[in-house]
Amino acid sequence: MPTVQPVTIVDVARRAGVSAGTVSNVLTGKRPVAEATRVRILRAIEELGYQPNLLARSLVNRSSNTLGVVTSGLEYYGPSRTLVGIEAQANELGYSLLLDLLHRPDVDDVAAILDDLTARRVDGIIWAVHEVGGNRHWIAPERLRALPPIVFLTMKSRPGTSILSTDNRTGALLATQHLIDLGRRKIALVAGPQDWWEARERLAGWQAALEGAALDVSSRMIVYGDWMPSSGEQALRRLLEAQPDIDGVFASNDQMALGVLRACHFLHRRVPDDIAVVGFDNMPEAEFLWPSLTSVRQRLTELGRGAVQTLHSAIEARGQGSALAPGVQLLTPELVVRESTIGRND
Amino acid sequence: MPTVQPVTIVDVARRAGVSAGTVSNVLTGKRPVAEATRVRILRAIEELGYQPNLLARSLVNRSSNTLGVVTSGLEYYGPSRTLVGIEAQANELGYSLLLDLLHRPDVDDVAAILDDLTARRVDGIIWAVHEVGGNRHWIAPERLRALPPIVFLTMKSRPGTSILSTDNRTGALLATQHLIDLGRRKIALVAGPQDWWEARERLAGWQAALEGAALDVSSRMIVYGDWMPSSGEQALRRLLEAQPDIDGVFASNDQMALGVLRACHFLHRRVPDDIAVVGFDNMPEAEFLWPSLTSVRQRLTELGRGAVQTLHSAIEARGQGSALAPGVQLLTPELVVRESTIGRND
DNA sequence: AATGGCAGTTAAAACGTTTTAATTAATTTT
DNA sequence: AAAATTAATTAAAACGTTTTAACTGCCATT
Repeated sequence: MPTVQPVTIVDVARRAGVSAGTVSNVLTGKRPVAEATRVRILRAIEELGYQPNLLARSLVNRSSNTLGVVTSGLEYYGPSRTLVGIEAQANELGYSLLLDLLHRPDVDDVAAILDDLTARRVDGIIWAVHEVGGNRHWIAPERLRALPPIVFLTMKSRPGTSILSTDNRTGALLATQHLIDLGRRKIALVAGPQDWWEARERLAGWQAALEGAALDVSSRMIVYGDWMPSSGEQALRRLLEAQPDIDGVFASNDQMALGVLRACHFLHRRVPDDIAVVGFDNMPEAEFLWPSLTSVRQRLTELGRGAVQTLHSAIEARGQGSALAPGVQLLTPELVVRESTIGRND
Repeated sequence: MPTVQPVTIVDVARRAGVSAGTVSNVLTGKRPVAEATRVRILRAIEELGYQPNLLARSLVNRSSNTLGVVTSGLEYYGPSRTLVGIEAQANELGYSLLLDLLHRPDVDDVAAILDDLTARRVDGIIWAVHEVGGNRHWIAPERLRALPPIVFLTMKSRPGTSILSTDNRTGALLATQHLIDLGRRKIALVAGPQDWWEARERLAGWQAALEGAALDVSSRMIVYGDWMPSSGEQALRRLLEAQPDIDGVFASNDQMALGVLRACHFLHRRVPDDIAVVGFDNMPEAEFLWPSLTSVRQRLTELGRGAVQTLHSAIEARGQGSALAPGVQLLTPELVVRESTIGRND
């Protein structure tokens, strides 16, 4: 059952009474071809149902029009949303996407993945793996220069690399300042794991805002969670035991904020009357909790799009023998105010 | 700046004092090669930092070891979780993944995507696009037979195709039966859009359970939502206006259940004392709402893995000239019982 | 002592494109 | 009318692999 379809460019050429090169010319449009023969060729293509073999084309072009995307945590909102942006932009620029997932970022074999990607001759790589833990496998610098252009998402700055990220510090500062502006004076932080760069940045933003208002930033006001809701719930219980008069909480992500709200419910603290709560990420559910959750919105799809754009420029640049100046691009997030800080407004 | 790495198999061959064919033999392991020369070749590979060009290999093998994945709604939990399963299984079987996203499933050009996938000579395709709307572009049957093997996820049965799906009907039946077992007698349904196959199946499951207990399944007990939380909230308000004595609700997904819980909160109906609520999907947040949400868990990663396994079998079968019998595989979901039906248990 | 088989190797032919350099035909310039 | 230019086309050489078929030696059969 040869469902395979062996119709090749020379089949088309033969039927159109022309050479393969000419067919290629109308396909790529790189060289002029007489109108009469062009229509003859197009008809032949149509009649035979010819489809070019991109593998062969890539082989001679030394370029596959493909980007490799390495990411992790796709089951969470942030990474998957970013991937959507990456895909959309890649599509618009004519790239296909080769997807690799790190299921356990601290353990998985990065080298093997990079090998496969280069073996498949991707034109560029987007590295969207969260920095987690200290013993995580990193791309060795000497390896880096043997790779195609690469852009890093949400990652600590490294010399010689291109990086895109949300400005986590400013986001946290916006959130905390909002609480201060509402008159809150004892504002606790539910922090993320400090081996994540994002977590450290958000802590720094919280701290900066409070220091600007001369409020308490001592370690009594901080509890560390693990990004998960349950840790947020526990965090608030611990905080309230030690500091019963806390009137504001900034949780470093929405999941932990969820836990905070849950704890408030069972501890009979009214939100926002007794305690105002702000999260970070603006996940889709934030709007529909009770009370709905004030949160910091990252422009995730723009982040993904920006990564592809930067990568595209780098690819073009290298194609012309030059290199693109590496650097850090920060996207400023915005605060979305809801019931958890200003109460019901209906 | 020629960062390109032109080291090819014949470079290796030359350095090892051997022909290209022999190098290929040690690479593929398909034919025996003397131990002495093997080590010589391996050393040459090492020293030159040779990396095989998979494009060239694919060209001659007529197989790219790549699967195309077409999906949509990646920003939601279900599709992204499924993708994780797909990727994991694909990886284990040695496939890479070419990812295509439909951003607007009812509008996007399916033909162009299929063209690109076949042009790139993928070995198989996983079609994980939700069936939505009637005027959505569908893969034309005559096109289907010119494509590589293809597996459909979460889609209505079609003759001659392989399909994997959660058994939505049974899941809905489990959920509703649970409410009945708890003694609830007026059990409403917040249904999904009826142009989705999943939505119709879940309605059928609800109906079957209630009919088994001789309870009211009239249209008064049904409100149709759009999967979003706000529609769930509105739905409950409408239901309670007409039927104030409703004591149980099955929402066709967790998002709408979220809206139902929110409405209950603001309408001062206690959950589960006054109204017991069950959702569908078991999204990560379900566990941490207040009350936590009883829900139906789909085995999403297994769904993804199963799709790849089925596809792999089909590819192997076609490689041997035979075809795999198409069919439908249903994965039975399970009920996760939480506070929204049985109350707080601490 | 011839035959056969086997293990290892290789030269050359694919795979399906694009590109280069050459060739032809048509058109313009002198 | 010859020469020079331009426009289309083509044959052949890439691109980097695998595979086929042929060719060695060498050893074991008879």
